[in-house]
Amino acid sequence: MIPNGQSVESVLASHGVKPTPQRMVIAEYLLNTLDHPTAEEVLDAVSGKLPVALSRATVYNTLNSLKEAGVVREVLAEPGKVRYDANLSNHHHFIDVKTGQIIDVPAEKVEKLGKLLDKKFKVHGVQVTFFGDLQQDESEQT
Amino acid sequence: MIPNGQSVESVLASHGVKPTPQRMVIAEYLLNTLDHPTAEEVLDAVSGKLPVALSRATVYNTLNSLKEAGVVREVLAEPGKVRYDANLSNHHHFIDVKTGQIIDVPAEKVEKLGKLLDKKFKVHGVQVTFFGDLQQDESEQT
DNA sequence: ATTAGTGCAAATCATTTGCAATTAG
DNA sequence: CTAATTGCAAATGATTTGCACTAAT
Repeated sequence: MIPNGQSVESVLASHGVKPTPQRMVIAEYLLNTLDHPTAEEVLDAVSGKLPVALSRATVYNTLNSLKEAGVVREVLAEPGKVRYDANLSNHHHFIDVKTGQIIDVPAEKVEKLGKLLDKKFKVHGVQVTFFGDLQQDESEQT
Repeated sequence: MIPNGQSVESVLASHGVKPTPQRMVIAEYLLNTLDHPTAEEVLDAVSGKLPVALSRATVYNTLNSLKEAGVVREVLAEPGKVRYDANLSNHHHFIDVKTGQIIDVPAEKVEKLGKLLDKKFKVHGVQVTFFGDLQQDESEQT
């Protein structure tokens, strides 16, 4: 989601991303949806919103640029495809196993991994993944 | 990891998986490693341990069977490939962003998402993913 | 003019599928 | 004999790459 009041252009600028027309429409789309679209879905959604054609390669290039710049995060929810999330607030995800729908869950809701979500979320499993740096040393494992 | 004392065969049996030679060597490998191998890595590791050839298709078939039967879990850590984890205890993962190394983190260690891991894990980000059923109703979102 | 960004098509990588051959009950 | 499993090769789907073209400093 786009920080209140900020323009798409200023979001890109503040992350050091040069605002080309293609990047603008892609970022605008991502910053204004609650969905977690794939590259293909981004392409479908924004092609036509631009006077010129928008190529698949550019969508992939742009998504990678936005990811590197920290404007979007990758979400690995299903095997074989990457989804993108421009919600920069601290949050997690709930995935409906039936439909594949992905719903943002604010970090505050994840205080205790017990009784944490709304009753409407029947949790079958939780997968917590930490990303970080491992200090190599001689002592034992986790 | 294989439950202490149990044979690979009994693990398969208790999950209703028919023990073919191919499945046996694959399951044995997965149940005895701390790694989180890809299908390709499984193939490399077990081919040669069988009198006959082991085809890629069979590795994929077997991994899917084991997953469906609940003998292994999928781990989505990097885009584009699936890793497999036969540690059936309640745990999460730490991924070293430099090397890609994936380390199991026991669930008890994830009590508070603040000061939770060994000092040697410098956490850059945490991705928590819930899988479950969403009760469809008329009220509002998370 | 130089460099970054784009578009297209071909290439690549992981995974799935079709189908014939093999194995087990 | 019948059904499940396997192997191979071809097909698919997502993503990347090579390279010529365009836009912007």
